[in-house]
Amino acid sequence: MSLKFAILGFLDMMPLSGYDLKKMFDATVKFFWSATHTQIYRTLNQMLDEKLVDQEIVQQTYHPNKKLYHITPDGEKELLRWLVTAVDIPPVRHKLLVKITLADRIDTEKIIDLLNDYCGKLRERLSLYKSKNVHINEEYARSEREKFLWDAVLDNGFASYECELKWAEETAEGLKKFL
Amino acid sequence: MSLKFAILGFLDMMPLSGYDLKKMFDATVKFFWSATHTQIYRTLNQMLDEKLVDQEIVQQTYHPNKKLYHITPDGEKELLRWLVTAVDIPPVRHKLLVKITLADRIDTEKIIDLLNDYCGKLRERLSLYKSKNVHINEEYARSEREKFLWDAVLDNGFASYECELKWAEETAEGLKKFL
DNA sequence: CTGCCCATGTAAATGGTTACATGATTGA
DNA sequence: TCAATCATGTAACCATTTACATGGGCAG
Repeated sequence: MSLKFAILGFLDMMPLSGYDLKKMFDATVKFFWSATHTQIYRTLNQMLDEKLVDQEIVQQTYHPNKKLYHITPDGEKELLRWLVTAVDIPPVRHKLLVKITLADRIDTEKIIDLLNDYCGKLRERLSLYKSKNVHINEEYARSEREKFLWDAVLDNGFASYECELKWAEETAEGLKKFL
Repeated sequence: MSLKFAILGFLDMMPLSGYDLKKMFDATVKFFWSATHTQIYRTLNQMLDEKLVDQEIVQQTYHPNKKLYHITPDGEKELLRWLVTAVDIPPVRHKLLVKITLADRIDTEKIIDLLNDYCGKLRERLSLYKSKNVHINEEYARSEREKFLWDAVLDNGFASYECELKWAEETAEGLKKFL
């Protein structure tokens, strides 16, 4: 379970509550590793049992109390071990490619619609990428190297969405000869 | 559940057993929609209940009997409806990007190792793509349009792995200044 | 006064992987 | 004789999503 390690990674930067972690996920790794609050709370409880984190209850007057989680020495050890182990090519669940593979029964026009709609979603995602994040990296990165790494992660998203967009545009264009 | 519709799509081409379906998945959509035999058999039983498929038992002498599944008119209707509905950008679970986001605690050298190993896996996948499939499309496609679609699906895999490889190579190279 | 932010959780369902289980045929 | 192919399935587990549930503070 990688969620456990992603949580450890964030807690390694600073103590956070489940709620904070959810916001962290959404602000950083959402597009390549999403998590719901349900998952986060449950995983934190497991991690407590495994002594990878400690819990500190913070009393608040004008807001509900929060549970701040701290990484333990055991947690740090696990995190460092996980970080250096090699990874496989990420699995994808690409519905559109499945549909195209099986599209013999539908009209060319409909396939083009599918592709055009997909292009629209990709353009939206790309502009979201452009508007956000770039400055955040400069502000929060704790070193030049960290800034380089965070930029690299952004670049990856950017490049892959652009690659996907180019493919979808070309495929829609090419399909026109079958109209 | 898309697995259901992927199965319907294949059964729409010809009647197949669970075993045949598994082979179909592996030969075609494996890299962007994998399925285990467990999943396939389970889903087929659900689909029988929903009357999307019919079962025909085929007696065999030198091999175990097989259960051939046929798509029903209801199944066809469902398939056609599913095929034309728009899709979202596919979700990814990209461990490497998570690690890089959290990599502040590990050596630059180790990060480069991670990236180089990843490059190796991508090159392997790419050469697998080059060696296979290209001829299969020509042989089995039932029309020029279908061949075009299947080629497009191949192109997508190709382009995205190449994009990913380029990114990983450049990132590894760029990291050298922090050694 | 409406709706979002804070902050936590449970329950149920669905989706997916891994391991266990059987047993004949065929080719190296 | 060893491994692969053919062909089916169950059981247990892990991962993920969706819905249900609560309740005060604060801004427009």
